[in-house]
Amino acid sequence: MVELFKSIGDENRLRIMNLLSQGEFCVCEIEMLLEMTQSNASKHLKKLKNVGWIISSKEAQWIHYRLNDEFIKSNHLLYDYLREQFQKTLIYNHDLRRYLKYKDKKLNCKWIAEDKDKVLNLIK
Amino acid sequence: MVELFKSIGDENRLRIMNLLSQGEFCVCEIEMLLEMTQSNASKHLKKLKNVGWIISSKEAQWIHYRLNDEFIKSNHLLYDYLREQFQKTLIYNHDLRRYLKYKDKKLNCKWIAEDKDKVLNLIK
DNA sequence: ATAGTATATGACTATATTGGAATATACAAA
DNA sequence: TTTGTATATTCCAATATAGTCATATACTAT
Repeated sequence: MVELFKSIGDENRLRIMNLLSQGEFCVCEIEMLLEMTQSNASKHLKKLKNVGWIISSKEAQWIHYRLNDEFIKSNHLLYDYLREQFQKTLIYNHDLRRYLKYKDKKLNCKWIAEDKDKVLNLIK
Repeated sequence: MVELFKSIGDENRLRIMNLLSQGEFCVCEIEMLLEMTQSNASKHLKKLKNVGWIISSKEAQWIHYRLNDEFIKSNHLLYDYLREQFQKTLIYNHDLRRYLKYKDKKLNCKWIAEDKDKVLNLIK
């Protein structure tokens, strides 16, 4: 239980959890959307994965992360609490708004690879 | 939210929360039941209080801590999750068993002050 | 095979957290 | 007022954590 709470006792990991509540993301998307360095994003994802919150799958050279449904099921009260708080809190709403723009404009990993800053400006 | 999760991302503070889910305790009781040093118990209580989980009241030279009902109400999903996990986990059950012995034998702060080790042996 | 790209890891620094021992404070009782 | 007791706080050492930069790994495409 301690490790579980530690895993979400960090703003960056909470922001990642908030994104992943919307679906599947590859590392470069998280990196860009949350404006984190690549290694930092990777490390936080690793921590969430170690605890069991999320799982990953490979597609070509990209690694996609998503919530671990089984884990969510067996910790649904906590997850529901998280969702409730995300909805109430500015920064998480802000992150989701960015993500929606990203989706609406049909942007994707390849665009990020080509020109990350441009993509970021398009959704800011 | 980060501070809230940090506050329960510690085994000792979780054990305190588990005890306080049963009622009101003074510091010396927590100290004895969880076999913590006095300063450590005091520090952990302070952290839980700062976040809002618990409140305190003075009675003579003793300070009693208990859950903050308002806070629990506005974070009930999280609290329910905690209760659920406490019930499932050995150490928290163990702590409660000790506390029940303590209560059944009508022990109290004054006995602890008189001979802490003796009280501890009575409930072990 | 080589070059390029996505992600993970390691080395390092800065900062935070925990815990113990000693001390301070607040109160009680004589 | 002095002494004793309950709790809080301060100082310190040990450990943990988060972040950055550089490098390694795994995969792709040529």
